[in-house]
Amino acid sequence: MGDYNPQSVEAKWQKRWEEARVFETEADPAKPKYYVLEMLPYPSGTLHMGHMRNYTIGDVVARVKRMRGFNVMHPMGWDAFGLPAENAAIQNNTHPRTWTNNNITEFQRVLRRFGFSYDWRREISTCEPEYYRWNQWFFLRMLERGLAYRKKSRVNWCPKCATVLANEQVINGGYCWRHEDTLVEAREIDQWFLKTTAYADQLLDDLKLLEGGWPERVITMQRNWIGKSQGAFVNFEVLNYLGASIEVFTTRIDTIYGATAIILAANHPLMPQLLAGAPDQPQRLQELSALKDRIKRQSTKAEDLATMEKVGFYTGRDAVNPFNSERIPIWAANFVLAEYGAGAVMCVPAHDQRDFEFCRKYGLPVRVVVQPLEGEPIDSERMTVAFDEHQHGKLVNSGSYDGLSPEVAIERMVSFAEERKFGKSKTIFRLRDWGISRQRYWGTPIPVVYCQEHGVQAVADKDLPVLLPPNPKLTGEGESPLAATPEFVNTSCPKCGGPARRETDTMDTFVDSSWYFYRYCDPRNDKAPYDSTKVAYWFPIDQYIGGITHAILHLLYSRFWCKVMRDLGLIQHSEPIQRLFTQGMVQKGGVAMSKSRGNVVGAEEMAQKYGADTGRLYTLFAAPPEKDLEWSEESIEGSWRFLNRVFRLVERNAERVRGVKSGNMDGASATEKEKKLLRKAHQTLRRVTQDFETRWHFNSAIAQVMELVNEIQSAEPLGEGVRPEVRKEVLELVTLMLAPMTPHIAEELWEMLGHADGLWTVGWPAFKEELARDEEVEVVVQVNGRVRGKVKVAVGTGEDELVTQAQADAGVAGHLAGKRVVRKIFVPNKLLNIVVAG
RNA sequence: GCGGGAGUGGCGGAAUUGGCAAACGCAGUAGCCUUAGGAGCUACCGGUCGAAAGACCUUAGGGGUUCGAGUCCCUUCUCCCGCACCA
Repeated sequence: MGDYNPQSVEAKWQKRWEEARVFETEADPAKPKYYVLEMLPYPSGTLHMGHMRNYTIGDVVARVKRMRGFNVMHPMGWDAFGLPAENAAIQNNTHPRTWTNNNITEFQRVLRRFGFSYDWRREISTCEPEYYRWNQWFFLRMLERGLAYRKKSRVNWCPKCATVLANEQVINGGYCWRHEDTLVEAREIDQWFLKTTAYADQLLDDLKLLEGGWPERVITMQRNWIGKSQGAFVNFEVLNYLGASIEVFTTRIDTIYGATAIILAANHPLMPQLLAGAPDQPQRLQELSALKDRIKRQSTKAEDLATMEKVGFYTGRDAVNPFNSERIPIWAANFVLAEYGAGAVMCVPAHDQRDFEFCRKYGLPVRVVVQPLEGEPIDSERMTVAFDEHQHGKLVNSGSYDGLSPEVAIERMVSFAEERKFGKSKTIFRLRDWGISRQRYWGTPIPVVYCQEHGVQAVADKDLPVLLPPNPKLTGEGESPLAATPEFVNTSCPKCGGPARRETDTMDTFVDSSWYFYRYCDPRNDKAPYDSTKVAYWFPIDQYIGGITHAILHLLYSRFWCKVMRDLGLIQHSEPIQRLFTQGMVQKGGVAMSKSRGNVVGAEEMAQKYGADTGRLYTLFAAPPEKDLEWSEESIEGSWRFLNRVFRLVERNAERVRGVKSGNMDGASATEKEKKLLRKAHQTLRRVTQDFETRWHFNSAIAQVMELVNEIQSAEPLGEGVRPEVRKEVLELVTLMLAPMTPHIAEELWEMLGHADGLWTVGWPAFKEELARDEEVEVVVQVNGRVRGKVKVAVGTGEDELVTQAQADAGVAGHLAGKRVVRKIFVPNKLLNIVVAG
């Protein structure tokens, strides 16, 4: 008798599952569905235990739901486009497809080795034309609806490579990754955008639908990213400059009487004109270029923005406050962002921390215009948002608005501004449109052509997919790789048949992952991205599991895509993902596993050494799933030992138990030992069921099972006082509870216990109510908060009866003798506290 | 700065609704078994005092509510994550 052999056990059962097609599913309206999904991996490098943790959690959920009778869809696929493939291809002089497909083959092999319950028939790979043609199809639908458009936009440009760099290729705060001494430049080129801002309101409002199902912090991150601000644009006329005015955006128009300056971003479009006629022009131009320079440098190191000094200069121009006709100076400063709002603000130092700092530094006046309703009035010497202005404030120094609350003032001032046509109410968002153009080869070609006659022309649906040319010249230098492939570029105009050039940019890979989970429902469809009836059955995704790193972009784009598809009439729902779970990272040495750090624990070597089940068990046991997990080679031994212990336990008992039928214990004839064991088993089952269903505390579920196994072992030799059918029931329960977590060894144990049919044919066991709870419990009796003894009471015993019993107990009675009972607190199953006088 | 989360033994972590803190495991100590063990088994394993029984202390610090607080409230500190001069 010795260790079990995980390699052979695991291979054996994986083969059986495959032969029996256990994990293949079809839409079946007669059965309740459950769609559980883990974020699809980018197939690069090796699968490490971080991946495995993600998939193990998903697999446990899938297996539990299956045992519970759900029709479970649990698919897997590959996020196969991306820059690393292109880099690897250049480096190894191979094709990105070769590199990618090799990795996929490797990933498949390792995933299969872990026995994850995927329906492999549904596997997709986003780099296949069968998939990416639908990216193109969706793009064309968006183009038709004005949701895709082209505009000039900034890219990172390395002058040495003469190529566009992705953000991750810009290192050390602004240098090229291949030329570490070369500063990356900004260039403006035409790029394609998807109009995510058209859905800004819905993306924000529908977050409500996700409450309860998504982690609070992910919802918050999304909300902040969308960044809705309710405010107003207000025009300030520029003095001595007929016709020109400066537009500012403010959420606090009620403080406009406190504005003591207008501040523009350095590259505000009106800046050159303003300076043109201003006094001391040469000096101001110098100041402007110094400021721009500074901004350029500061944007590279974003960490210490908080402490960054506010710098600016007076433009020499003044503006007029449209409310009180006051003349105020126009400044430029580094803390006003050109891209947000109007690129200009009114500076209200008394009621804004930034404005306050700025004005103190440059000696601009501070005027308080909102005072607390009660208590000490505030003064211009200290910054002032010390009270809740909206709740407890009233306006002062604000002409006819004096005495109003900020809310009312905002309302009236906006109306006034609109009436006089110098301002308007406006809601703005921080969210930007999604730039999808990438100057890369290994991505989805954007399906448009440029005709000399007819300009931008969409490729016709019938001509999809626009295929990537099979043999690109990849150098990592020069223009986009597709531009260097004439047979790809040169084409004809769909409208006139004349010469035309294809778009040579490819799509951001986030496009691929924005809708892939729909494709799983109908992965081989060549008429449409998917059949809507199939999607209607499976969607929404009941449980999505992945890393927090994708909390913003991937999920936001997916939500956007869903709404677009809904508006195209393909689906009915507005949110694709009902529940989201973000698991913690697997770390080693306190940092995430990564190739560059050299701390990767490969899944493969893990499976070699201990087997997949041990790896699965350990990742579930070592920490609750939402927390980061520090990998420990020492600790994993414990999981290995435990599985061996269970194996030997069943092995020892298999012979006796095989022929008998479990679970028919006659309560009356059960021995004490049997009762104790059964009770423990069913109590464990009750708690484990709860842990699986509601709390996902797999670590404590495992601890419970370990405790049960310890108890069974300490009751050994089981031969004495425990009949085979009782023994069998207990061992079966252990096996069933382990089944979702360590499925291979569980199948093996199940077979050893005499079951010919696979464990997959068995449902989740129901605990026996009468056994799962204690019929008699020990209650601790306290007198005046001090433990005075213990009494056994039947469940359901009332308070008074209990005191009688307690008094009957010699120890307790002694403490109660002759004293008046002031108060009794009875905590069922736990404790009785008696408070006595004196 | 704003938002979110967390602080429990040497370590990972348990502790339904407030009810015997430290379950389960790792590491460690002692012993048994073994030709051997990196296998298995038994016992111990938060701190102080004690030979022991036991007593007292202990969930980042301080205060509060309660018969009773790791858990609830106030407060201070520390750490992690996200956003970051968003007007």
